[in-house]
Amino acid sequence: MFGNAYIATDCNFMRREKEITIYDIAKQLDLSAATVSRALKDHPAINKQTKKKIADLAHKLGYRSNTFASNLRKQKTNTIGVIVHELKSQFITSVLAGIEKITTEANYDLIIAHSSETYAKESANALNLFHKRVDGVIASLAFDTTDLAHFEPFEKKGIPVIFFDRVFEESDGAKVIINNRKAGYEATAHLIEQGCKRIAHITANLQRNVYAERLQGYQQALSEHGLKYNEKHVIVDDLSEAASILSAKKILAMRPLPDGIFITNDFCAAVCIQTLKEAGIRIPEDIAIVGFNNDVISKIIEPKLSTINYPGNEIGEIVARNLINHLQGNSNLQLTNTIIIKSELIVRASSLKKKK
Amino acid sequence: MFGNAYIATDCNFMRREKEITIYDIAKQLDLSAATVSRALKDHPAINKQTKKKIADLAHKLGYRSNTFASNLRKQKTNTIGVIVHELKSQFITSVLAGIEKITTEANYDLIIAHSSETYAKESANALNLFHKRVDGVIASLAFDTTDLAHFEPFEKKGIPVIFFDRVFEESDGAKVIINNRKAGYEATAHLIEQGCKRIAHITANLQRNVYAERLQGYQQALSEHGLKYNEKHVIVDDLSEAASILSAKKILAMRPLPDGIFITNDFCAAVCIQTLKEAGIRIPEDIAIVGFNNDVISKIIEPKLSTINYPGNEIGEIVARNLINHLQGNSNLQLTNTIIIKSELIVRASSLKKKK
DNA sequence: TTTGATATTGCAACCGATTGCATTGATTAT
DNA sequence: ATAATCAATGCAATCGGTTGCAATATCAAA
Repeated sequence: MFGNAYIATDCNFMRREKEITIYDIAKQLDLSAATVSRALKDHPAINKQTKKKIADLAHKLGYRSNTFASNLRKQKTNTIGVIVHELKSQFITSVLAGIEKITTEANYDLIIAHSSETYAKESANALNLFHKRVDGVIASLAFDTTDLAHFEPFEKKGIPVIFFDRVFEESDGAKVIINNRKAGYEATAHLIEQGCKRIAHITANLQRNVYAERLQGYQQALSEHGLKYNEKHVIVDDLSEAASILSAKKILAMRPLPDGIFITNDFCAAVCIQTLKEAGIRIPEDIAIVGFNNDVISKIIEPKLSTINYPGNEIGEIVARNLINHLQGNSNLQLTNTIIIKSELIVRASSLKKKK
Repeated sequence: MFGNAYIATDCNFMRREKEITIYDIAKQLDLSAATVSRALKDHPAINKQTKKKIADLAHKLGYRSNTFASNLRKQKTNTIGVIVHELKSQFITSVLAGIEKITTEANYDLIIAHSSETYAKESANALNLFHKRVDGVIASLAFDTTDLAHFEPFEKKGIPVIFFDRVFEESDGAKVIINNRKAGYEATAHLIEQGCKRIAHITANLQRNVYAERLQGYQQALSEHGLKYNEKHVIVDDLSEAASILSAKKILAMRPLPDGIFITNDFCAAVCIQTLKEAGIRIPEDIAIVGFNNDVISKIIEPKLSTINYPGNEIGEIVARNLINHLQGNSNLQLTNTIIIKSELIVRASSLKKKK
């Protein structure tokens, strides 16, 4: 048995075919490597029949282009780096799918790194991508990121960086976002329309623009409808399951009990609903709830969750398309733009106090 | 405004620093590039003080090693390709997290490709990874993959491929799996113990080992407990939301109604529970349900879902560690092994007919 | 002083594709 | 017939790091 296995491995090793290069092809066809290189890239100066011969032989020999030689010479990697705060999020995987679709079409590779919501890892990832010489970067910031120093090396080398979702308002880089303030406003206004008077808000680290702006929208809706803002109604957690349960318990401890909650994350909202229901609270009769993101979970939880539809796929596609346009020199100015994607409120059972 | 922006871009371009190479460092220190190269890799033959000088200057100049030149020369990419059937699955993202942890530690890069459950894309991804010259491959097969022809180029070149979860039983390659038959048996036996007599089974494409084996376990449990297997109790769908709703409707149309269902995917189970509840079925009183995977959703759905814990993280780590050991020559034989990971039944409310 | 061993460093040839600048031969215009 | 034009191909340098094999220097042993 062992002997056999060993011999098999050995044979395999011996049989390993030599890698075919353009020189091999050139020699066999009595051409120069330059011609082969051009032919394989469909260069206009090369004769069509020559191209055909070369393509055929290349295929027959199982030729595969050596990216490293090519990258080395061209000083380009055709690779885009993506830094996200978390992989285990339906929103993020949708964005990634959108990015992947576009970059694949444009023949770019992707390196995906995730920061697990920490500045340290985000920073390390950025450095790593820098060393890998990505041609461009797409990023969404971690909870506790307070500056963009780790992206400076890219700036210095003229490597474009586009942010999405979690961005830095002040920076003048390119961003793709939704109008979080408006979304927060709509979610809250909807609860008010449903008759809620004491609306709580569960959110995450307010250093992050997305949460800060949603809070602003929440506050604006309250004030425009003559309700006064109560700091104690705002709970900040980290969106984890444990934290969400704690948040729900805080809600339960409020006196008087809130009659509506705007929660900035569907998963967190689902856990809260569960916890509240276990405590005997009826949703939406006692407390109406609106979530955020339109994750699949919003349709599974009972009652189904009203939420803000935040189209991840679309965002990914737009971010990627923008970056690639820039890389290919089709656009210079777009990189200084802020692109705002539409989002909308989806009303489901969890917030419907007034039945038709 | 426009003028400004243009000038800024232009300046940026002009200011773009020249890339530092080992030759620059060598020249400044009056050494050879060879020495610099060795020093940066901590080669034992280089004097410690020389190393220090080189390291310091490299840091000061912002030197970054050129991976392409290095890969080109070394004929290695230090990159591992991963092919998965789907990204939007909690199980898969857990596996990826596990893989990433190990590969990052070992200083390998990752290229992640997903097939969206189609053979065509899986095949294209494999070819792509082959052209990218990954040093090794980790893969989980798509629904409709019926042969491993697309992995042959790797085999021919002696590039190791390890499969996990969705594998080909017959192939003699390396695999990391759980005992799906046993898991299916336990899930079904548990339902029987709870008093179920008419147990249905919702699963996916039976060409895939995981589903075929779970079905076997289901059948075995029935027969060992004196229940007879009824083909009509087995529903095959594609685990999508729409398909899951249809499956639930099929269950509702069965006469007599089943009193237990073993569903081979938690998301599908969640959707089914929802659909069944809407039809007035009580879970678990009328129908007890066991899912598979222990996704977060199993704790959100009401009632909480009994399920099989399938430890994604651990699987990812084991797969990656195996591959890397092999790549680094620490192990030859492990690649021909099948590694079986433990899985276990987690009992929650959805299957508990007998209250203690 | 000579020899051998050891510690450092350098030389130069790779790795494979790309591309500016010829070169060659054929065709067309004058 | 000759010059000019164009199509097709080749030459040779380049990208930056790696590594086998020398070369040199240093020191201790003989």
